[in-house]
Amino acid sequence: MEQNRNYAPEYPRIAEDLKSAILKGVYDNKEHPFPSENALAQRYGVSRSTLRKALDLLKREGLIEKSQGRRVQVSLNKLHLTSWNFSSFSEGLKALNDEPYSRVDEAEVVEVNGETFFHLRRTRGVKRGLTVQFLTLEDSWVPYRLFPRIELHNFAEESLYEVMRREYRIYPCKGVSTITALSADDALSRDFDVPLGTALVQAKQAITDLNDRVIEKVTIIYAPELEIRLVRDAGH
Amino acid sequence: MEQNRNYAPEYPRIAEDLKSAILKGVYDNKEHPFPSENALAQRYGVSRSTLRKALDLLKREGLIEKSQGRRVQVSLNKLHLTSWNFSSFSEGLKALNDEPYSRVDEAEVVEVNGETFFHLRRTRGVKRGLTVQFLTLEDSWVPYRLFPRIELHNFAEESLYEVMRREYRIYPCKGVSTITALSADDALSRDFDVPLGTALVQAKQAITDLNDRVIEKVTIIYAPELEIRLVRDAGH
DNA sequence: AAGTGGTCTAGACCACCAT
DNA sequence: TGGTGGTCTAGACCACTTA
Repeated sequence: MEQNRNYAPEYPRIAEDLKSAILKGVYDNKEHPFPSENALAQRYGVSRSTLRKALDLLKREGLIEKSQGRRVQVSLNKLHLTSWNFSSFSEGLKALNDEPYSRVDEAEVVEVNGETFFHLRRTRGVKRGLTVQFLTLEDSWVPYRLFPRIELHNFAEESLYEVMRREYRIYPCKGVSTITALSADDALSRDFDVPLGTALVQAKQAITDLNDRVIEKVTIIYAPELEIRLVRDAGH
Repeated sequence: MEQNRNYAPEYPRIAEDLKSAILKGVYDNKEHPFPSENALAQRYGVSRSTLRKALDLLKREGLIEKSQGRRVQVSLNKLHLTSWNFSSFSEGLKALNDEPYSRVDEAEVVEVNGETFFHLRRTRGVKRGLTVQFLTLEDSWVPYRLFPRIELHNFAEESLYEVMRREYRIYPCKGVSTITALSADDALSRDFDVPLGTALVQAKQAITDLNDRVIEKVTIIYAPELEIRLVRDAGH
């Protein structure tokens, strides 16, 4: 039997392909159920083992659910945004068929304690018809020496991580986050359209790159509408 | 060729066995390097594929590190602790030199919509001298058909996951969490000793086992003192 | 060059689920 | 009962590391 040796492994490519189909809404668990493992193995011309490795990746991302005897279920039904990832905010929302909207509240180069930062504050949400529903408030501090002239980009349009990767070849890699809760103050209650004192989730993150350099310190406040879903594998 | 069909899968058992060896300090990456996959497959009398599934579990737990061409490295050096894991609450606190304390508020077998659950509610914290500081409130629903007679254990003393592993051979594997915030009501403000209306973090988690069966649905409310730290690596 | 882990195959049986 | 996913095998080639 011929083997397909490009020597990039096949299964991540298959996973990407299936992922994009899932995000496009090709499968609905009813009229268009997710295909069986055997069918997919045949479609992609690989063995069932290899196909299963691809499904494993999707399972870990929470895009599918498997259980013995039953068909694989796609799980995109709920409004879920794994905000715990490095895909851009916009990418996440596209999957939800919403139009992303970013309002830049502040974008300037400032010096703090002798170090220069690019300070970016954005209120982000989705456009629904004529109104905008705000979903997050993001306050980012980016070390300027790693990203000179980054202020020239318009981050109402572009993704921060995308620019970091494309223009500076610096790749977000790891994040340490601290989750706390806070009560909505006046400005937050206005932005998110919730009563004063509403409990909100706040995440402080330090994002590092492949070399463990801190490339962003960011505080994100989430609107109550936005459920934060974390998928994680067995840990320590 | 004979196959070992007990029909419990072999690989979690192998992983447990290797884990205990690693924790005992049998391997040191120098004089006693971790054995090769082929050697281990032979030792346990399984194919290399099966053995690799066992190693995958250890890798996800952070107990070993693999890279192509090199021997498997055991990695017990770092002690990192996130509250987002499957180690028991007690284990986590021991590392912090605090004495864990659990108050069982409810522990009974109940039927909901024709399905039977073991319902466990615990308030958990640490003893500091004479007083107890409560840190979490955990409300767990465990499917009784998977864990018959589980109510006979005293979960003020024992870890839920430890009992699941030891007595039922069911292994917590993945968790999907939804984070929200809520305002402290009367009971919460009393338990956590915070003002009424204080914003608190709440996590709803579905814990699944190796076969993606849901083995616990749990809601955890965290005291403000308890920072939730998440460490994540980029998936890409 | 030898040995390691990474990927892959073609087949098999089992346990579970829906019909 | 048929189909599904879960597990497993015995063998193969590849890419990387180490000696």
